[in-house]
Order: sequence, then structure tokens, then C-alpha cells
Amino acid sequence: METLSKQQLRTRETQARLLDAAEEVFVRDGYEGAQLDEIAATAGRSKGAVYTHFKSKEDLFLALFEHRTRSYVDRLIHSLQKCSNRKESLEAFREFYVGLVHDRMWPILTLEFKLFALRHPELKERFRKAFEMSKTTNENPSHEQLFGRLTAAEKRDNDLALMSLGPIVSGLILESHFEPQTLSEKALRRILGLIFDALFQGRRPAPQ
Amino acid sequence: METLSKQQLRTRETQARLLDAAEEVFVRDGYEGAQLDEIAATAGRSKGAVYTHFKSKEDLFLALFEHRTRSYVDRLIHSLQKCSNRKESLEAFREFYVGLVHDRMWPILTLEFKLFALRHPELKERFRKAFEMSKTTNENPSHEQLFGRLTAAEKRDNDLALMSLGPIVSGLILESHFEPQTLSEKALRRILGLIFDALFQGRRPAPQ
Amino acid sequence: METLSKQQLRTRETQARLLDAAEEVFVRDGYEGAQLDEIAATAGRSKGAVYTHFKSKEDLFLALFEHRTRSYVDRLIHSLQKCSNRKESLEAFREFYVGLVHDRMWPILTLEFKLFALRHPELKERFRKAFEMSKTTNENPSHEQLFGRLTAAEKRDNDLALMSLGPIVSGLILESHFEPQTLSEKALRRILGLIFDALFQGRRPAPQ
Amino acid sequence: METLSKQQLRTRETQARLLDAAEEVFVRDGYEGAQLDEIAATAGRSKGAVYTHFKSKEDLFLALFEHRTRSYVDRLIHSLQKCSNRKESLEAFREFYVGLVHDRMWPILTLEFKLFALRHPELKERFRKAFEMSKTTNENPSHEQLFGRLTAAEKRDNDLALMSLGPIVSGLILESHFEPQTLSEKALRRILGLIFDALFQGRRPAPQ
DNA sequence: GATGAATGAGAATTCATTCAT
DNA sequence: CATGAATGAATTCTCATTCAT
Repeated sequence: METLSKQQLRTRETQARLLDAAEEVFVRDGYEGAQLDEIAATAGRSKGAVYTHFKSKEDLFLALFEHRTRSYVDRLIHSLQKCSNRKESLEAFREFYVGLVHDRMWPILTLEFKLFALRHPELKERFRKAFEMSKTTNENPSHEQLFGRLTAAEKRDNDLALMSLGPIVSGLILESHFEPQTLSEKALRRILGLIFDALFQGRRPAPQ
Repeated sequence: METLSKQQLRTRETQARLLDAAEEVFVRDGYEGAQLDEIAATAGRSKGAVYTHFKSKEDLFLALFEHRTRSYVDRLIHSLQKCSNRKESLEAFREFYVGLVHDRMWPILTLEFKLFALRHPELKERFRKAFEMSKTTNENPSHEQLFGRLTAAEKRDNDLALMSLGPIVSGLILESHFEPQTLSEKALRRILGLIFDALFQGRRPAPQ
Repeated sequence: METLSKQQLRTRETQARLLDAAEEVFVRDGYEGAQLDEIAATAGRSKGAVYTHFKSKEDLFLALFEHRTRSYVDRLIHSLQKCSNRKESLEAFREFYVGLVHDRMWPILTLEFKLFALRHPELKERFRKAFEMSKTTNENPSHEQLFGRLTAAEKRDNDLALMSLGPIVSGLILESHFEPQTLSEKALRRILGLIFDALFQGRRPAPQ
Repeated sequence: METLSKQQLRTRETQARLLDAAEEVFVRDGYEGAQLDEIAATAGRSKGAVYTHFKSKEDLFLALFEHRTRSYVDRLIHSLQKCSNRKESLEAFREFYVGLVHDRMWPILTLEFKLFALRHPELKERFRKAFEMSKTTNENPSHEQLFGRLTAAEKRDNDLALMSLGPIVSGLILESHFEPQTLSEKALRRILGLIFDALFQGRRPAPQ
């Protein structure tokens, strides 16, 4: 399909390395605390290389968020596509959210990102796009597949619930860093399952 | 009772002003983004005054967190003390958490704070003290008053739930800044209520 | 003679304490490195008290230098007055310089002071006065007593030698802090004696 | 031999400029009084460039001292190597010390440096290395060449004398700034010669 | 006289960004 | 594409000095 020259391969490689390094450093140190120097070094490149691929620190941060969002969305879509009925779909959806707790980086990055967004209203437009992306899935193709046809009120409740899951995961993951014993991955999965079921009550009658 | 000299009064006044200003600016701009200059100006004082009362930016941030934590803890204790039976206590407790959504600053500050804590392991000890403070209430005097005598397993579940409420509120409040329509205060109260009840299931049979 | 009120006594006491503290701190930390706060604390007073007695940090530094200079000059004059002939006088004079090595503070303060003077030409006038004070002794009343009547050329050589002794002591004392074994007080006395004799050659025929 | 890229050349150039500028400013204003800003400007570079080459103001100061020490040591070694007998060597050594008075900067920098060292015991190790460097010459290869085989006592006297010369020069140079007429370069050379001869008495019988 | 809260100019240092190589 | 020297705006923190008590 794609035939890439050596140059292009190197470019891809460098970008991927930079994004991975950026994730690591941004999560560890926060947006402000992260130094491009260190991201570059972690990626085995020099500071200048960052600027070959990204316009600025901000741009790198946004690109990272977009990239990771896309990954997660793709993963969700993929797993929903394998489902053949509503029950399976809902189960897959549930598992997707509950499974988020396995990634210690992404939910923290999400928090960091939203705090950043809060403080950079001038970038609102670009944020909206990224945020839309993640909602698209929930709403458009799969909404009906997941929840059937809903009344307006039910629809509103559903949206509310959908919007809440991510932030809840993020809050819990952050807290789990301070209480790793009590908030173990297992415990988090259980609590998230409980919450999921509470938010989509009627739609999952059979107990876990 | 307390007779304060003018000096002392001025000191108190300044500290209170600085804490208020710090809250405003730290929440708005984040820890790193906040400038002492601006905090001082917001408080109607000069940069130097901050250093008369706090050792550093970091110290101010910690002091602020401790101070606000104490306030919330006091408020909770106070409202629990007015309850005469378990049902009332649990209701008061529920209302406390659900009511947290009214404060747009504190949950954000909490997130900011925990991200900060994550990145400053050298301050672990001081953080622990502040975190302990908030847990004390949940655990010590009122735990039995609230939930009755529990088996070990129930106790564990309870702790898990207690630990989760704060972070969930924080996550939701943050998200609400991006979806103010859908995640209105009212909607948040409803969703939090649902979650509270799910986490303390058996213990609140009667619908709100 | 002098009858001092309690106020006046306190004033004297405070000034003396401040000067002692200043000497300690200025020598230890240098002019720029010294903090008024610490000088005040060392004197058992508060920062503000310094300003009651001295116009500024600079003024305190100058006052200290003048005060110590006066002390040394008085001491030298006093010891010269007890001499009844030229030989005794010269011996006393020699002992005065050689004896300077006993004071670890004063020669360092002198260096600090002259470096300061070098960098504050605007204070030249006040410095000159202090410097004059120390030279006065050498030149005016005692010069003849010490060295007899000299030719113009001898006079010039003498002045040169007189001017050199202090700085030599200072240089050596400073160095002795890094080589306390080799440059012991005893060793310094010996070397200074040698130098003194070399500089006032003819005038001290008998070997040490 | 050495082929340097333009980058490397620029680096060398910048470092040399910075060291020269640092010497000028540190001597003129003292360590504390010197501003990096001004050093950079004097070197025709920006503040930031200083930090590309030196870790801190302190580091620049130390590097400068080390660099200049090395220069002087090299110069002395070089001039000793040209001597073919003890008399010549001693004469060259004497001329080296007497000749120090020609440099108005270095002796002052030395004083500044030792005062700094006195006040930064935490850097003792690095200082020791620099100080060792200057002593190496005196002691190792040339000691015997210069002074012949000495008894232990003579050796001790010699070391004492060697250690004293530098500080004496520094003290005198400093003083000469206040008495430029009397302490002219010529006068200083004479007095230093006198002192040198007194300290290495027997070893230089013939008058200059 | 003495205190210490407040001021605010001043300085070192950091770090995103640029650009010649 | 990648490098890293250089830039310079930005920011925390220090500390001499003032002044109300």
C-alpha cells in the first residue's frame, strides 16, 4: 500500500518516538513542568528535532492528545463492531470503560489536558475538535446500537452518563496513586462496574 | 477572649487575603501558571508580603490546601454532629458530597493539588498529613455512626467508596466546565446522588 | 565623669553589641553576603534597631571600620608612649605589627573594606578620613621618635615600608585560613618579623 | 592537527570572551557585585549564553580562577625550563613573583577568590584542586632545582616563604590602588624584591 | 528606642524557541 | 532531518529599607 522512502520512515519513527516520550514526560511532570529537552532526550533525539515535527510545545501536547484519543476511539469502535447484538455491545462498552483503569497514563493525561484546556480558551476550537472525536463514537453510529431507541429524557440521561464516565475514571486513577492498596486495579474495576451499572441502570439487568 | 493588637489583626487579614487570592489564581491558572505577583496584587499586597507569611510559592499552595481542607472537614463534622440517628447522619453525609458540586473552585484545586503531589514526592510527608486530615472524619468518630457495625469485607467496600467520592466529584466538576449545559449543577447533583447510593447500596433503601 | 541616663546606657550597649555582631558577620560573610537581619539577631536586637543607630548597611560597615581603626591606633599610640628611647619605640612598633596576626578578624575586615572602597569611589572622602587616621600615627607624632631624622630618600623608603606592612599582614592572615598548619600564628610572627626587619633594615641592627 | 568545525570555533571564542569579561567584571565589582548580565554584555553575548557554558555564576567564577591559575603556572614552568643552573632558576623565580605586580587584575581576583573560598566551605574540594595546581610547580619538579637539597627545617622555611609570596603580592597590589603614587609599580617591585631576598636569604647572596 | 510587617527594586536562573551548520 | 549554541522573556525569591505601633 504505502511505500515509504527511508526519509519518510525516519520521520514516522521520530514522530512516534517523540509522542511516546511526550506522553511519558507530560504525565510525569505536567504540561508546564515538562521540558522539551527531556522529551527529546527520552526520544533519543535533540531539542531541535521536536521543532521539525511540531510547531511548539503546545502543538506537541495537542498532537499527543489527539493521537491518543484517536487510538482509544478506534479501539472502542473496533470492539463494538465485533458485537452482534445489543447485549454484547453494551457489555463491550462497559468493558471498554472499566478497562480504562489499566492505563495509568491516559487518564492522567486527560486530566492534565482538560486543566490545560480550561486555561487556554484561545485554543478552544482545536480542543473542541479533539473532544468531539471522542464523543462522536458515543453518539453517532453506535448510540442506538447500544441503548436502543430512547425517549428524549432517556437520551439526556444517557448523554449525561456517557459524559461522566471518562472524568470519573480519571479522578479515580489519580486517587489510586495515593492509595494503591485500597484503590488497586481490581478494586477500581469493581467500583467502576458498579457505577456504570448505576448510570445505565435498567439496561443491564443481570448482576455482575 | 482573644485580644489582638493592630499588628496581629493586620497579619490575620493579610493571610486571609493571600489565601483567598491564592485560591483564585491557582485555580484559574494552575500551580505552575500562577504568578506570585498576581496573587499578591489580587490580595492587595506586594510580592514581598507573600514571603513574610509563606516560605515559598509551594508553601503557600500547601497552606492553602490545608486551610481549605480543614474548612470542609469542620463543615462536615459540624453537620454530622447535628444528626440524631443513623439515617439522618447518612443523609447529611450524602448531602455533603452531593453539595460539593456547588463549589467550582475546591474540586479543581484538589485535582491540581493531587497532580502536584504526584510530582513532588519529596513533600510526601506533608501531603500525607493533609490527606489524613480529610480521612480522619470519615473513619474515626463517625464511621460507625454512619454505617453501623460492619464486617471486615463491608468495611473495605465502604472505605473504597469513601475514597472514591471526592475524586469523582473533582473529575465531574472539571468536565462540567466543558459541558456546562449538560453537566449543570443540577445534573451533577443527580448523578452524584445516584453514584452515592450505588456505592452505599443497602444503606439507603428509601429513594430520595 | 560622664553620667549617663538609662536610655543612654542602653544606646551605648546596643551600639556596642551591633558593632561586635557586625564585625562577626561581615568578616564571616563579606559585605554583600552579610544580612542586616543576621547582624541584628546576633546582637540580640531586631532589624529595625540597626536603623535606629546607623543610617544604612553601608554606614554600619564604615562605622565599624572606623571604630576598629581607632582602637588599633589608640593601642599603638599607647604602647609607643610608654617607650623612652628610639630602640624601645622601634621594638614596640615591630611588636605591634607582628602582633596583628593574633587577630583573625581585623585583617580580613581590612581586606573586605579595601575591596569595598575600591568599588565605591563615591565614598572616597569618608574612606580617606579613616585611612588617614591610621596613617596619622605613623607619620606625625612618632615618625621621628621611631626612625630619627631621615633624608628625603630614606623618608620615602620608610613610608613605603609603613604602607606595606598592613596589607602584607592581611594577605598572610587570609592565606593562613587555607594553610593553618604551615601558616600557624607562630610561623606568621616569624615571617612578619623577617619582613619588618628587611623593610627597616639599617634600623634594627641586632638580630632577633 | 586539530580541525575544528565552525561550531567548535564559536564555542571556544565564546568561552574565551566570557572568561575575559568575567575577569574584568569580577575584579571591578567583586563576586557578589558582579552581574551576569553585565559579564554577558561585556563578552558581546546574552545572559543565556553564559549558562550554555557554565553551570552558574559560581561555576564561572571557579572556572575563571582555574583558567588563570593554569596560565600563570604554565608561564612559570616555561620560564624555569629555560634555566640551566640553580642561580638562573632562582632568578627566574624571583622575577616571576616580582613581575606579578604588573598584573593589576590577577592579585585582586586572587583575594576575591580566597575570601569567596573562605565563605563557601561546601566547595572546599574544588578549591583544593585549584590551589594544589599552583603549589605543584613550587614543590615538585623544580623545588630542588631552585633551592638545592635542604634540611627538613630549611624545607619548612622554604615552604612558608613560598606560600607567603602570593598573598603578599595581593595585599600590596590592593593597597596600591589607594596609594598609586607611593606604591607605584616600580616601588612595589623594589619592595617585593627585598622581601623575596629576605625570605630566601642565604640563597641569593649577590645583590641584584 | 525597638519591633517586624510590608515594600519593591534587583538578580540569578530557566527554558521555549530560533537558526546556522 | 537533526543538532545544539544562543537568545531573551519571564519568574521566583532576597533583602535593604521604611514606618505604624
